[in-house]
Amino acid sequence: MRDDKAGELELRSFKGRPKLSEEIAGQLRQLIQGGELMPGTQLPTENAMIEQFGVSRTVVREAVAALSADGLVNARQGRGVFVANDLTQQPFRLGDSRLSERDHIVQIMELRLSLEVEAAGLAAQRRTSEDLREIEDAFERMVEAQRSGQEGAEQDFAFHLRIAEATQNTYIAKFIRYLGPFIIPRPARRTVTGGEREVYLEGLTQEHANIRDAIADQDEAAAIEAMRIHLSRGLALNRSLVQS
Amino acid sequence: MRDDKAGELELRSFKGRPKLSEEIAGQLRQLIQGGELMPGTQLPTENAMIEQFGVSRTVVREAVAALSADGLVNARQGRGVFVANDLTQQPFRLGDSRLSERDHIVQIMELRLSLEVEAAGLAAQRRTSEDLREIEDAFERMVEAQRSGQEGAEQDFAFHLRIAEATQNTYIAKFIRYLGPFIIPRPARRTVTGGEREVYLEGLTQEHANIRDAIADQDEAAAIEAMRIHLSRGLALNRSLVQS
DNA sequence: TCTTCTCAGTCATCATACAACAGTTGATAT
DNA sequence: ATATCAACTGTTGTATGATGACTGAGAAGA
Repeated sequence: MRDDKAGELELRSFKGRPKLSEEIAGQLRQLIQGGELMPGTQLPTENAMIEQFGVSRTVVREAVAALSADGLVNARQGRGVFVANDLTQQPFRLGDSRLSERDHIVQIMELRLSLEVEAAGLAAQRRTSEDLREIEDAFERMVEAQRSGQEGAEQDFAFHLRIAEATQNTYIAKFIRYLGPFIIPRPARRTVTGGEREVYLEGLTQEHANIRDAIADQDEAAAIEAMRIHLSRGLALNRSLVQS
Repeated sequence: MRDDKAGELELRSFKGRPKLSEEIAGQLRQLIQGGELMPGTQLPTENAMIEQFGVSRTVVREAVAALSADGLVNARQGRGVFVANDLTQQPFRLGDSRLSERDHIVQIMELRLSLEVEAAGLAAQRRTSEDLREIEDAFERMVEAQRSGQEGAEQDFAFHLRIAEATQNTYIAKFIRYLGPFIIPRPARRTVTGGEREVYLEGLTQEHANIRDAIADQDEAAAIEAMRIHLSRGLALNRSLVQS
């Protein structure tokens, strides 16, 4: 498999050049996930792959390094490279999907809602007084930011994240934190103006306050309900907005 | 007599010698995630890092390749290596945490519960007749497996996954699928025997049937409730079991 | 039988060289 | 004076040879 003149008119997205090492890594990834290389089996040795793919050791090694970083294989000095027998380590990523921008946002929001509704309930059960204090602080900072005319999206997210941390469940908090960047930097801004903005913000603040109070009261059902109402409204808003 | 029992325990929790490239990759990762290298900024050139870390170019390049595979940086030939402007691409992984085995299981289960409860509601709203048919099939396969004495954990998960897919939300389904390996291969088996097992399985089947029926009736509230009951019981079971 | 040694195979690292690409500079032609 | 282009510098990408470190198994020795 010599180089097959891949340079002609490949799909030249803005990204452009498909590095050889990425090419090889992709092929190996396909072999593994396609089941042709079962967990525990040994990959061809470096020299074998050098011949098989017709590339240099540099390329092969960088490809293996990439797979190894994903936990898909692990290399053992003096023995060889083996497919991980515990594929549970391969990471989870959102976004390499062929959804429209609208579906993308809506689905992320639904995912977020599912998690946060229950998280609010857990937080209400388990929040420490320290948690409560920080949640209230985050609430104040959010209100302050919005009052001073800022977007407040970051403070909004910080409020939600603090609630997730109050669940005492590190995985839930970690996942919410992971979801953050997918939610915050939405450039599609709803440019509400003047009085309309006031009304909108007031409703938003009330929803947030309801959540905060339910958690303060350690009222699980109320916290779940308040969070569901809050996120459902945001979801409906997004659904209609991006529709146009 | 060469029974191919290469089932080695891959318990290499502490790899005696962390590879140099992984070491460097870790340091760079810390610099980036710690905010010392802002998105868009250029990393030191390869030669600079060679000096700075006192390693060879091979090591530096493999470290960068690993980060690049995670989407943390992207290298451009002739220009340099840059911190990704959209850190939203860095993957999510569970497990590299220092939780006890018990907390690990319980927290994963809680994460799963949060998602699946809401997913059941969405599935009830949106399931197609095709979805329903497959959910019912999965249910039958699960019952059949358990009746024939098998564990049935895989069929159980397949049932839940099929419900997640009925939400029509690819991200939710994808995440449930990701969670699968963390749930299924629990070796900590509760060796219930004889009649006790019968009773346990009967209750389990009834819970599953309730979920299935609620989804069939497109009754959102009932589906949520049934799923919550089902997973809460499983969670409580896990909590007490691993306690000992 | 048991221990020790040797050896071939493999990945890990180092070093060097060249190719491909991007940006800058400066000479040249008009 | 301006435009064009060639050369130069610095960067990542790829190729290659050499050496070290580690593993497993068989050979050699007691």
